Amino acid sequence: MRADAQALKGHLDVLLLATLNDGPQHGYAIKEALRDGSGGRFDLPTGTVYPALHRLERAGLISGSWSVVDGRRRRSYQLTAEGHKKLAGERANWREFATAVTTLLEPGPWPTAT
Amino acid sequence: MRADAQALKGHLDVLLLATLNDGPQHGYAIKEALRDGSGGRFDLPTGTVYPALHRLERAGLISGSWSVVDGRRRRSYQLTAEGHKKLAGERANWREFATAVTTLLEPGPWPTAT
DNA sequence: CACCCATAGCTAGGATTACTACCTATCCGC
DNA sequence: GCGGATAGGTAGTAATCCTAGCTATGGGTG
Repeated sequence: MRADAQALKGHLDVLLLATLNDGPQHGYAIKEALRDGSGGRFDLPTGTVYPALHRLERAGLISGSWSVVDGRRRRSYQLTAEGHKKLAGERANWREFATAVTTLLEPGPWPTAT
Repeated sequence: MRADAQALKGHLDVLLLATLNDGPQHGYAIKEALRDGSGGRFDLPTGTVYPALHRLERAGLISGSWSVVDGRRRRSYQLTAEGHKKLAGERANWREFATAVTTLLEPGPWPTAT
């Protein structure tokens, strides 16, 4: 398992939604967008991406449609209205979460001096 | 379950280590430090904190010792040398992770306006 | 033609981990 | 005596990411 395998937990959905915010994409393209957009850090296996997309679709946050390109079938997804709302909320949520963690990670105020 | 129940996954350990970096603490005090230091955001149940501390102790990152204060037994933990190293690595890891996520969450370069 | 790789999609099961719910015990205030 | 805060703990559940495997097409190579 990757070193930060658990690190993504709970944050993958917002990354997928954010990627789709740049326009409709199919799963494989989303996977590549995350890899390239993160400098290779989020090179997710398909077994992570596809189930997550299904989860988002079941939740009504994205909607998918089949098409065929070069003889290969594709499922393209786009954000629903609910997905847009969710993305906005999750973005704010991430900011707060990241701020809280970063603050706690700062070396504490040592009670030595003074 | 809390809204961001999964958000902490993989990040709790570094928070515990960082709290102990400010000096030895017992579990209950750590729990309060995280709550207060996060503006109430990380108000973790004891069923989250204690098992996590046991995990870190098993991993050799912290070491605990029993004491009795006011008739109540306490288990105080402090970072081991390995724990210090782990904390440094995890802090760097968090910075990279947070940067990657934040970058991906930034509104994409819209091809509309200029 | 046979074969492999990249593209594109999918699933079952395992592993990890935070949470819920519950328990024990002491001290203090009412 | 009783409840609440302090202090510690466990068992079992839920969520979700990963591993490993599968199907299928098109293009390139031997």
